[in-house]
Amino acid sequence: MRLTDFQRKTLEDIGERVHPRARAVIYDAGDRADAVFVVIGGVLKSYRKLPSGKRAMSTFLFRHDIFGLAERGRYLNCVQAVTPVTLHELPLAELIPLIKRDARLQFKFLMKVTQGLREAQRRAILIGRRDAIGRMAMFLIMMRRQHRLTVGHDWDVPLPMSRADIASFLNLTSESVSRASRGLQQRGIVKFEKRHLARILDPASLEKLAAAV
Amino acid sequence: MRLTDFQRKTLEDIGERVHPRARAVIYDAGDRADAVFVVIGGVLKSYRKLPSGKRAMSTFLFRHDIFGLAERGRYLNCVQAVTPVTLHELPLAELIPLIKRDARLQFKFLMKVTQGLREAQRRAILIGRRDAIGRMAMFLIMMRRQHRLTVGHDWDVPLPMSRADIASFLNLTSESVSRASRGLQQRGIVKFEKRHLARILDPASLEKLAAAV
DNA sequence: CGATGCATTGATATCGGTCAAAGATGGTGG
DNA sequence: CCACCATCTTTGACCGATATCAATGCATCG
Repeated sequence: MRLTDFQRKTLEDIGERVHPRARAVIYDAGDRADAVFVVIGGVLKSYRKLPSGKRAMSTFLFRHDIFGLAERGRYLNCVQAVTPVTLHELPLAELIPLIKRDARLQFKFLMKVTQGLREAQRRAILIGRRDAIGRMAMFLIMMRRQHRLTVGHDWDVPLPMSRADIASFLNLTSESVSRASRGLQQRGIVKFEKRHLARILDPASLEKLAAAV
Repeated sequence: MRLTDFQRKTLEDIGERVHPRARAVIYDAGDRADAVFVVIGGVLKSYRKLPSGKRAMSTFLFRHDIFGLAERGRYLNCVQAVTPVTLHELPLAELIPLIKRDARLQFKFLMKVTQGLREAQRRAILIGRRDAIGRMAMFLIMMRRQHRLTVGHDWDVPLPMSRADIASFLNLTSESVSRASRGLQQRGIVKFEKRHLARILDPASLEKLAAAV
């Protein structure tokens, strides 16, 4: 599931690196979709604007994630940088012909999208939970896993996004996120060192809470 | 986004048609994944077994949907027929080499999986809603749309699945589904002719309820 | 014509949302 | 360097919607 050096080279040829700053909007729903993006570094959020004006978080995006899959030439979600990010921007005009020629390369994309699909299914289950604290536990585990993949250790987990973003992702209010965090901390499972840094003290209990669906 | 005749032929060559009866389990989570399926007719449900033993519906599957995407050679979900179904079973051992040769054909799969991803995102939003009646409205609209695609009209919408399945899909209890249904009927928006048949009397109101996120 | 599973209905409790306010935090400019 | 302001976060009180529990009603199939 890794790109070969040659594939990496090929993709770099048709794309360019971009470095949006934190809070930059990469694209907005309804924009003409003319590129797909690969996350090189940093964190982004993808959300949808609901008829009522509220925002429904779709997902957070991390290193190696791809985004920008469109419907009928238009983006459906909005994507915004949470931290400063580095992206690889692949213009569709070049990417599509390329993967229609190179089935091996396309296959990597197919795998990636499949992963994304599973991720979305998992999130649907997460959101389905009734208890705020369990959802928060799942989120922390997810973030820990993500962090471990990039950094290697997993005790100090950075949470670059705001509580409101977390709330949106978990389908809670930021008040509930706050209360759930407090709950976890009072039970000695997690210590919130700073706003954007959680230390997991009792991974076993955390897993147990997360699994208690 | 349609298969060419040639592509259809190619796929039919490597696969075979199967006809599981209602309630048949197509595969179970953890089974060795050795085929992908395309729905020719009928309705299926895909769900995941949670640690607690509860079942979390992933999605319903209709004509033209594909399923059986695996992770590390194992299926993650369970898939079960709701009605008698006709499936096209594509053994991975033949499908993978084929789409690694035929980029055009693979591209159809890529599009399909992308659609599935979007569908999962939409469902995540559906589930995030707080109001039972709105979720039920969204479900009915979804079923109506599905039915229109296959049959052409959309006033009498069949609901082949049980209330429990619907509840699971909407992340409600079957009691709440019942109450929401009654609510819709009392407002004159939908008439439940029989258990498995809904007549939509006031589509506009239904849309309005569904959109009121 | 039972009988079993599915669906409906009702009463109550629980948990998160909402509203309101106080408390941190971080960035800016004097 | 510090004070101040805007924004984000936490906390509390209360309310409402859905889950839960329990019982009845209804079909569908031997």
